[in-house]
Amino acid sequence: MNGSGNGNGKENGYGKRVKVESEVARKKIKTEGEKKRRVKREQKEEEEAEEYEWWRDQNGDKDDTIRWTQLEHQGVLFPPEYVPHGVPILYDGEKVYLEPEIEELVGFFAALLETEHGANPTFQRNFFNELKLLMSKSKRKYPIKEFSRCDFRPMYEYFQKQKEEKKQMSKEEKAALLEERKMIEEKYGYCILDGRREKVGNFRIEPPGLFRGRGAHPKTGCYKRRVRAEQITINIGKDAKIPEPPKGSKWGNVIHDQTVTWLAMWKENVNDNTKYVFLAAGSSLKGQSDLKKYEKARELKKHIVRIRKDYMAALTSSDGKTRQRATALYLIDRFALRAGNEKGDDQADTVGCCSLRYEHVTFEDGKVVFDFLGKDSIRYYNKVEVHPAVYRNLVSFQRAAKTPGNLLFSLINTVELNKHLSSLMPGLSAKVFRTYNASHTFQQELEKQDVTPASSIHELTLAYNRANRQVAVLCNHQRAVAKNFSGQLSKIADRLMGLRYECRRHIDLLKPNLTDLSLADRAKYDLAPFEQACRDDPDRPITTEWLYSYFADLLTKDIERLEKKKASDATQSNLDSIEEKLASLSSELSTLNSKKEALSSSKSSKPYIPEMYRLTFNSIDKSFSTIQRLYTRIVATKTALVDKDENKTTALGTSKINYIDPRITVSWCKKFDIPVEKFFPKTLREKFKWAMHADKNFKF
DNA sequence: TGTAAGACTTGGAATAATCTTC
DNA sequence: GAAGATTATTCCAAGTCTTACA
Repeated sequence: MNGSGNGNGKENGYGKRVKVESEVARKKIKTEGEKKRRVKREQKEEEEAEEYEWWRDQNGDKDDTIRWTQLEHQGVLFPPEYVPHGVPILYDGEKVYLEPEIEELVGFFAALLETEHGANPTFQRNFFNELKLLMSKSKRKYPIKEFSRCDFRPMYEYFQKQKEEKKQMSKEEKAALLEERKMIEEKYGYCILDGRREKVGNFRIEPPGLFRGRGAHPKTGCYKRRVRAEQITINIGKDAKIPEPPKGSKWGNVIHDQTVTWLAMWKENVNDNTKYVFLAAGSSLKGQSDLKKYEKARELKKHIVRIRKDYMAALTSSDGKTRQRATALYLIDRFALRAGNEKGDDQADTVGCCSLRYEHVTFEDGKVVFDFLGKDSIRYYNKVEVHPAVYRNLVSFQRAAKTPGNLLFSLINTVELNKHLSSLMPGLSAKVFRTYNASHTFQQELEKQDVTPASSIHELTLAYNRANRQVAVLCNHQRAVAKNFSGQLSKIADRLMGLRYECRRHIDLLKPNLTDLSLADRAKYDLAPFEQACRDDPDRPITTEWLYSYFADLLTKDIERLEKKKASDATQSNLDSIEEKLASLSSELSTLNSKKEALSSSKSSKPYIPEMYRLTFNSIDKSFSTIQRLYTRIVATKTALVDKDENKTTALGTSKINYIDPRITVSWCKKFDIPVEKFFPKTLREKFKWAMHADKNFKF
């Protein structure tokens, strides 16, 4: 099952590269040991799961409109009924108690008080309209008239308290909850599909709440109502036992449609969208379409030269429609834009290629600037150089559009575009370009990376993530910057400075002891790479001031540790020695602080180093191995820092899950003797089971 | 030929689980 | 062993694209 080449004989879950060193590494060994056990456990689970290797008997001419012949499942799981809490809200400062149905709705809003939704005027307005509607239907008279006079804080605080209590739950309570979850998953989480047990994805019916539309969605904040069995259609095998609906209710419909893959379906009330219960990503049905998707993208590889030639030629066609289509294709292919279907007024105003409007394109310094909101209202901003014919076309399309609000590609739409594409290659549509370009780019970028099978695991990971990042940038996969990101970054940078300083100190200590060695012996202790590694970062040089805070920090932490020890496990016999140590640490701290204060007045060059942190030379070997160990940590911290910074606003997951052919990753891992677990967590290994057998020479 | 419905993939955020650091 | 950070997973919104129907 595991195709990564890290057989059981290897030292640990990450192959043979992790150097195990004494003392400092001891803790690491413990956690790595745990990790190793976990990975092994997972691998065992994966191996044990009875495997139907559908990818082994794929035959192309099978009738693929029938998706299953046998389907048995347990239906869906409903969220628990509402339990009123009786906490009021304030209106003009006066308590207002609400009847359960209204309290539930108000609770949905109160819970979001401190979020962006809660602060969004559209969200507030839609919610309040729903509330007024509900109140108007009630027999009770409520004084509530204006949103601005409501205070939802008592309810909000009640929820916060509940959250806190949940956190404080005892181990036993948590375990019981987990047990219950497992039992539910055991019941609803699996189905029988053509004689095999397969995992179901979202068997839980979505609970009621306020619709959380993204971006400027006009319906955000509307009441998403509780779904009842009567609204649900169950799709199940003819011979299968129909699952029991909740007591006193019945399913809206039960059908036996073998041409679709969903198990249950209902209509959601806010946007009138259909919601489905599908199988999990790791199921054979999903796996088959995944494989098909990537094979289609690989098929495009064979046609891409011809297709590009075709649309490049069409850029200068005398027919306006042809010119628009060619230009749109150029953008979809070059910049991985989405097709851009038309959207209604009751949705957020977002666009893709075909729905680009006058205002989304500008021209600067001979370049084209795209600036629009794409899927999920994520901004797409790109200033790019394009082929002169494309530039001319875009200028003329914009001129024809005349004013903002009008379509740039006024003569074409996605249906037509895709029709044209499928005439160039069967099954080709606009989204295939995204898959093709993502996978192709990834493979190319991976090849460009400066790594060899001898590179460290850190370097290989960084290389992989860099290639992944190129794809994520191409596809414009963004994420919000984590809160306190800069704080986290400077924390790592600070740690790096400390490591560099310690490494340099040890080098300075060792160096004089090497002078008496023979030339050959001295070569054994080459310090050059380490000296290079601990050179200062020009942006953050090690100053005397920094050194004082560095040592003060060490002292403070040591003091805290000792205080804790004293409070928790001091016995009569060690109490004295703890007190003694504490006293000397505290006195060093005050010395240090006074030296630091004096720093500005006296320009003393040599910083004061507290007694306990001064180094003493022991032996060449010991000293050298300490330096090696510090060096390893410096390199690891440095790469982590670069990786983190580069990942600030880019989300790598989406492209990994949806666009990059997993066989590229598998084959790369095999080539570099690195476990695939490093890049695919459990669920992805499950999803990409079909790709795990890829050979190390696989080419997309 | 246009429009709507339906089925499926793609996507970021929220939440849960795990790891790291102190 | 607790807190905070990181990573994995779940949730459900928002796309794409095909088909049905008028």
